[in-house]
Amino acid sequence: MREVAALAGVSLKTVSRVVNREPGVSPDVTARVERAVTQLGYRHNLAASNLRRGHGRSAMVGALLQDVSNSFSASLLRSLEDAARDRDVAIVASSLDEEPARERSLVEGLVRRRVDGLLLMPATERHDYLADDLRSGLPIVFVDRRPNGVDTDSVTVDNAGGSRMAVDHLLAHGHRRIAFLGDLPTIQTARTRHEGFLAALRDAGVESDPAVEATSLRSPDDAIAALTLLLDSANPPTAVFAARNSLAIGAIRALHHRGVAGQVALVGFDDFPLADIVDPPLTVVKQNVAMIGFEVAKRLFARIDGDTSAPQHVVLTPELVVRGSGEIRPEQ
Amino acid sequence: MREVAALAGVSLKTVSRVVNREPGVSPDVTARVERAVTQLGYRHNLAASNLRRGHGRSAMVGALLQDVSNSFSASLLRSLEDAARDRDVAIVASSLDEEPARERSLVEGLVRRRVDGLLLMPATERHDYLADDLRSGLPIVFVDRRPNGVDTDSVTVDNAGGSRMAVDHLLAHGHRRIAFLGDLPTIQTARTRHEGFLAALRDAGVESDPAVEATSLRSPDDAIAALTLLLDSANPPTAVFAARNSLAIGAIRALHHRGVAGQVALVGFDDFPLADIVDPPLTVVKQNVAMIGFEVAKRLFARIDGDTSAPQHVVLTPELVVRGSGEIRPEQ
DNA sequence: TCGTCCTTTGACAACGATGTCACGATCACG
DNA sequence: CGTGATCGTGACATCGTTGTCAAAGGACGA
Repeated sequence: MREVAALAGVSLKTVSRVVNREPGVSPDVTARVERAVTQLGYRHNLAASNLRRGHGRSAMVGALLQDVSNSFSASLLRSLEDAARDRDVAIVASSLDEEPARERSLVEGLVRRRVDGLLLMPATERHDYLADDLRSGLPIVFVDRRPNGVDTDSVTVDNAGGSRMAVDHLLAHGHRRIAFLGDLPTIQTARTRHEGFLAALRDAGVESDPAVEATSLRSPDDAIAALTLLLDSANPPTAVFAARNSLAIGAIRALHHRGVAGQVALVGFDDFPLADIVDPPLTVVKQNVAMIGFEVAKRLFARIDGDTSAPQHVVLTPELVVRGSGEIRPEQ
Repeated sequence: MREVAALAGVSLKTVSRVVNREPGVSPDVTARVERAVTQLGYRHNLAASNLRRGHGRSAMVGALLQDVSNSFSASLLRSLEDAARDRDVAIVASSLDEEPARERSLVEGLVRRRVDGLLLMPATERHDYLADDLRSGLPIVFVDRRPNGVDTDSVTVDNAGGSRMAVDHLLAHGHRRIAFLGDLPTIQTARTRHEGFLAALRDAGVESDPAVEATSLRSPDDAIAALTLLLDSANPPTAVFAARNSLAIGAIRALHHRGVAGQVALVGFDDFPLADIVDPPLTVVKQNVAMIGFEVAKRLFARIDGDTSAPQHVVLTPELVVRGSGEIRPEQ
């Protein structure tokens, strides 16, 4: 900038004015400065500008997701991006992979970078460690999981209710022995879905059997292994509830491997792009990701714009999408 | 920081030393400063630090992808992230949606933010506009598409060769009337795949027919519409080559709608997570996304670390994955 | 006792930019 | 022609840090 000023024969401040399109600079000076800018290839430095100007504003928001390469996280990221675009806010995205330590260090990194806000799909169980940052005014919106130990905005779906829908659907089709495939019980969402599963059975007067419940499944392969074991057991389930999309995918594979794809009912939690053309088409409890993303972005930017009302907890209701796999009846 | 210094009764510089773990500070002073830091909730400001220190380094890299919510882009992003994590480099991610104007403005934004490097899956046709930034030392690695008008690193797959594999495979199974579904011809990748398709037919002495070639398809729905039209025509194709994964998905849907899912052969370009359990399982030309991501990250960080050798153009060879849909023979 | 060296600490300028204010020139008006 | 308002421009301090250099104090040997 110094060089531009020298080349154009003006002061630093005048270059600043031209670069920021401030009014009150004569046309010929503006032209001279602009010529110097292009000639020298000068680029405005946003970091320095923000340092001087805003009190800590960086025009960036952080997005800490479970895994940016899974479709749920990626879609959320995309929704946030669409909302951020209009405001020229950049998004710093990272994956947590359910690792609490990583969440802590990434939050720390984003705070050091002075992001204007944070979208968090937490991997940690307790969130007290965020209290200082929240108190100092950093907007944080939780997504998919509720904050625990601090109070701040969240957007979640009714996971227990969703599980209930799935189970009720299977019960209505005559199933009494329903397998459960779930993720780590330390993950809030996974736990709630399991609880919903158990509650639905209990309310229907059906006895649950831990023998057909597999948890701590992290990947499709885990689900394949677990379900294969169940199918080969003496008293196999007639239906399966897979409480996460990647587990449903594993379940589909396992059913195919065992050649019972059309005979054992399957309902998944969380839709995914091709669920309608797998064989048989997968019945799922669907979370409206676009809606979640929209709500998250709305809350986050409202806070950034100074909304200081009490924290809101938006809970969206999932929806059962009937496609075929969940309507298979048990063999007589 | 000023407040911390005051509370601890030391100078600014000493606080700086403690915060940066510089040697030569006595233990009791260190302790006093650290107490003040936690007491005041002081957070180190990376932007200011980088401003003073590095000559423009920001510990961020930009990733401009086609669409962070599609599986190809998302996986690339994830690979980059894994490489960046060790170095405490943050990733600023954005989607271009094949809009040249957006590419330009986002690049501008990232340059203003002084990112240390750029991963670019370009939406523009010519890239001369990057010359200034490249000359001034900004590392840019192109992915999926080659730079045009400037010379800088790139990692691509052999798209023409991939198309050829697909077509040869279909020809070998007896097909002579093969439909082509492709994206906008303005997209380099899409164009090259189409050229590979035509070349493979020509080399086999099979006459191509523009009547069964549909381009400028942007979405699965476009592919459904186009393929449905072809299937309903007087002389329908016996096989389909869908030159992008979302178009293959549309094709599968169209084949199902028309009830010919097991009768018309289909090969897709680019694998996706569930291609093995759709009905029939989809034969694809697969790009090894993890490998692409790995190569991109390697190039980018090598440049950031000062590698000034001549630009490299890594071309990876795709691979035909046979699953069933591509091995259907034409009806007699 | 004095000079020297080492350790620990602080004063100051600078990174790249902008808000504040003041200055000189121009202009309209009575 | 003097006065005050208006316009265009620049000097300077400052945002939050850190590199440089020097100073204070103690340890040690001669």
